[in-house]
Amino acid sequence: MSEEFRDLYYYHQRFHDDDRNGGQNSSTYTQNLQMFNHSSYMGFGEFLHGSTEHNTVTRAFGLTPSTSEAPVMAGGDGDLVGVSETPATPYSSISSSSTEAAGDDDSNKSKKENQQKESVEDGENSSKKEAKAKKKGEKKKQRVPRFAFMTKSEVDHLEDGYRWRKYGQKAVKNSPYPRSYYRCTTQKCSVKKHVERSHQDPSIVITT
DNA sequence: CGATTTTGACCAGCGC
DNA sequence: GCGCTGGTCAAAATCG
Repeated sequence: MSEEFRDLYYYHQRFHDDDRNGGQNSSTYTQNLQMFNHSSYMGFGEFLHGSTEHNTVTRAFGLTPSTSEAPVMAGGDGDLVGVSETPATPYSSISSSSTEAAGDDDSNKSKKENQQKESVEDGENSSKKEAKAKKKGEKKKQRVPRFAFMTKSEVDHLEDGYRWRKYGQKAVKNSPYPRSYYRCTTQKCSVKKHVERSHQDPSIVITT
């Protein structure tokens, strides 16, 4: 597995062959969800849908500028978001939510996330370059919690109710499939997501 | 014509 | 210090 996965905890469910039974899949689906009921599971789209405002999304993702530590969304507080419903999308969804605590586990990649966070925070009013420049002056950055979802789908571009604009694509190490970078285009929504296919199972899309 | 995608280049952080 | 890698930018191309 790529090193990146070390950072994320994939509560990875087995995608059973027929989880895309159309409609009926909710049974298995729901069952699986219950496993995460206390740990914060939700599909990306559902998660987004669960918020009435885009800001909420941002907040939930721990992107609020004021947050000094990265809270895990939903944590054990039990604010799960609509997990009982089937996804608004036809994709067979599912799996996994992952979070990483703020810098406790340190791994080598933290900087990247921080960088990302920085741009998110600054991106609104100032240009990215400024953010970058600023970053230099800053001593330490904090990590942004990330959540990974594994979705079984034929297409990369999942419909989760939000509009995403692709702003980059990169070939990833250890995987024949490229990783795509998307940014939410809805105003006030500064969430970004990375989408890549599992090299082990091309039918699975990993959304981070 | 505006929004989105594509794609190469650039930058910063990390490991060696 | 250098090379590698991930993430982002931005211009051009494409689409609806």
